Amino acid sequence: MCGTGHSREDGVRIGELASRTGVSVRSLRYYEEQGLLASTRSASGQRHYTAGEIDRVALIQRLYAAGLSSRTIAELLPCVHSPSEENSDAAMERMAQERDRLSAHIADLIRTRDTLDELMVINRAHRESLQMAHSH
Amino acid sequence: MCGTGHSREDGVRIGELASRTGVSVRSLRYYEEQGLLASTRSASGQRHYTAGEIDRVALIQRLYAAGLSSRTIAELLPCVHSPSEENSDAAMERMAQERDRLSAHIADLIRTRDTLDELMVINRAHRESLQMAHSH
DNA sequence: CTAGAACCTCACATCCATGTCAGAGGCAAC
DNA sequence: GTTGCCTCTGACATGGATGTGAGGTTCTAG
Repeated sequence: MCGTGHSREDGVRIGELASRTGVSVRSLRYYEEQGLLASTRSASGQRHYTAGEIDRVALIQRLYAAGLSSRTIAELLPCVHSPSEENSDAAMERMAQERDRLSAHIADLIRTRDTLDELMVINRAHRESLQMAHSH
Repeated sequence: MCGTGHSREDGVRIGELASRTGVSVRSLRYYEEQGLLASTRSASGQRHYTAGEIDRVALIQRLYAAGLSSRTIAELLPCVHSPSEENSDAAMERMAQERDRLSAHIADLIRTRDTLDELMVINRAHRESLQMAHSH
């Protein structure tokens, strides 16, 4: 009577997760292959995801964008979702390490942006001087 | 009497430039192939670089690190070194565009760093609570 | 002159997240 | 049933900066 068929909390399929997160189906399967993302399988083998996986995918994307490799992300994620002594131990260190690397990278990018700004200022100056010379 | 042989300003060879900039010889040749770097050739075909090229290589590296492609860098560099009306015209726009992209990327990275910080805080909290429970 | 280091070109290899395609099966609607 | 869309696995392709090696020339030190 009310449509979609699965009324219980058995989660969404991969296409749905893809469109919700903006990540391609291909990439979601890849994440699973790399151990970044878990899925429960239906009897016929189709992947099902819970609402929590949406946030997880978002986090994965952010970490990718920050330059972490899938291997590194795989090291950090378990620490995120089940903070026990075991994984915390080494993962915390890597986490701090990646944080520092990221921080350094940000500083570097800011310096590069400043350089670009300077170049643009210089160029504008040249431009104006040319225009002046033109309309002497 | 004073060593190196070439007393005039005929510049350094590629190995020297590589060690001065920390960029591999392979990459320097690649930069030239992409039109990012100029070199004068000796009679026998060996590349010679002037002191200015050192800075240029450094800038190229910075732009690469900022996520620009060699094609984009190639568009910007002429504008940097010879700011005439022609190249300024389109290149300035691209420059502003890349600057904005970079700015957005920086903001994104900062948010990701904050996320990492939060995760570390949470983890530390879990850790301490575990330790407390352990030494009840 | 000669040995070794540096250089040349050309070309193929690597990494890694994604894209893309093929062939097969699952699921809902008509 | 059949049509159409979604999903599955597996495999090959892509792009871009860089590594690496072969085969040959050039430079420099002894």
